[in-house]
Amino acid sequence: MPPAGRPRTFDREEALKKAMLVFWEKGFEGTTMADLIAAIGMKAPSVYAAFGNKDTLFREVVELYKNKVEQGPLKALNETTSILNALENSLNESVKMVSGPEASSCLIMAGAINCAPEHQEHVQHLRNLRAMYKETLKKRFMRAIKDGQLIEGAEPDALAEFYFGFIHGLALRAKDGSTKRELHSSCKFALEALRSVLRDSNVQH
Amino acid sequence: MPPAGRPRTFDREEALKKAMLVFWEKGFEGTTMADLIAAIGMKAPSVYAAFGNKDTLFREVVELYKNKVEQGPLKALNETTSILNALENSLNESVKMVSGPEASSCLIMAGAINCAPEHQEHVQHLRNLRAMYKETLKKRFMRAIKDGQLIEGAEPDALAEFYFGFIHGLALRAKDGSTKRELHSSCKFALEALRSVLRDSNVQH
DNA sequence: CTAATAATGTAATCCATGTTACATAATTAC
DNA sequence: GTAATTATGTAACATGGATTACATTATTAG
Repeated sequence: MPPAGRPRTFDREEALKKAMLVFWEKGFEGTTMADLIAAIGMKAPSVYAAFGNKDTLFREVVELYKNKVEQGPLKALNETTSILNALENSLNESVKMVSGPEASSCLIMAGAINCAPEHQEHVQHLRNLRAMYKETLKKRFMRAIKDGQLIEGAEPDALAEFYFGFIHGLALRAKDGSTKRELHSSCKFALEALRSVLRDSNVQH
Repeated sequence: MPPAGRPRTFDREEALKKAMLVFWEKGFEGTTMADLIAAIGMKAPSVYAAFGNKDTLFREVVELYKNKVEQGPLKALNETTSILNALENSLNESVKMVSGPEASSCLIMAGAINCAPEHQEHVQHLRNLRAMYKETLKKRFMRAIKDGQLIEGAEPDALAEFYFGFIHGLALRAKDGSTKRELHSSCKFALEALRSVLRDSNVQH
C-alpha cells in the first residue's frame, strides 16, 4: 500500500546518482546546492526533504560511490590469482573510473582535499576510506608473498604506498585532463616497478 | 629617503612567507582571510593595503612558491647528467618539499583542486603550471634519449605522464600523513620503472 | 609646532550560499 | 466529497567570510 499523500515525481535513486555525478566532478566545496538542484531537476525544498542537507547528501553519495569502487578496482584486485594480472586489471578499472564517461577523477581521491574548517568531517571521512583502500592493497601484496609470487624481502607497506600514491596521482591527472590513453600508458610503467620484487620476473614479459 | 608617513611595523617579505605557509598547508579555499591575518600578525586593513585582496595575495604567494620548486626539484632534474640520478635527486627534492618541516603537500599540486566557480582562475593557473612542469619532465627524457641513456623506443610523453602523476600522488600522500620515510620507499619503486627503458639497465643497480 | 602622509584597530558592510517558511497543488483513505 | 498527507514553487532568511569605512595613531618634512 502506497503512503497517502501526493506521490513523488522523481526517483530517489536516480536523483542520488545525478547528485553523485556532480560531486564526483566538482568535489564537495566546488559543488553548490544550486548545482545539485539543477542537476537533479527538483526544487530546493524537495531536495532537502529527500536528502536532509548538503552534508547528509554528500555522505549518501559517498556510500554509493564506494560500491562502485568495490565492484571495480577492488574486486579486480582480489579476484585474480596472479599478482601482476590482478594489479594490471585493477589499474585498468581505476583508469576506467577516473576518465569518464560519467565524470572525471575520483570522488574519494579528490572530493574533499582542502576544505574550510566546518567541512573537515568530509575530509577526514575520505581520508579514512583511502587508508582502508591502501590497507587492502597491502594485504594483497602480503598474500602474493605468501603465494610465492613475490620475493620474501618484498615490503608490502612500501609497495602499497607506491601503488596507492600512483593511483591517487591518476585521479588528479584525469582531473587535469589526461586522456584514458595517456593514463594507460603511465600504468604500463607503474607495473614495471613490480618486476623488481617478482620472484620470477620473466613471467608475463 | 624613506617615504613620509608612519613606517611599517612589519616586513612585507616575511608576511608573504607566512601567508605562503598557510596557503601551502590548507590550499586556497581551505584558508580564510582570518587565518592569514592571524598568521601574518597584522590587522585586516593592513593586509589589504599591502597585498590587495585574497586573490592577489594568493597569486603572489604562488610566484614565491614557484621559485622554491625551480630551485629544488626542477634544478635537480636538469643539473645531473645521468637521467637515473637526475630523477632520483629530483624525487628526493620533491619528497623534501611535500613532507615538511615548513608545511605538508604542495601548493601547486594541491592548492586549488575543487574550487567554486568564482575561483576557477586559480584552478586554471595551477593547472597551467603543472602542464609546464610535465613538459619539463618530457624534455628531460627527450634529452636522455638523445644522449643515448634511454632506448630509442622510449616514449617521453608516457614517461612524463607516469612520473608527473606519481609526483602528484606524492603531494597528496603527504597531505594524508605519509611520512618522509614512506614517501622515499615509494620513490624507490618509481625509479624501478625507468629500468625498462634504460639502454644499459645494469648501470647503477 | 603644524601639515601631510601612511599604518593601525574596531566595527560595520556586502555578498554568496545553504536553508527554511509559507502558500499551493496533487493524491489517497474513508 | 472531505480530511489527511506529502510534494512543489516562490521567495525570504541566516550565516560565514571577504572587504571596506572611519576614526586614531605614529612618523617625517618644513
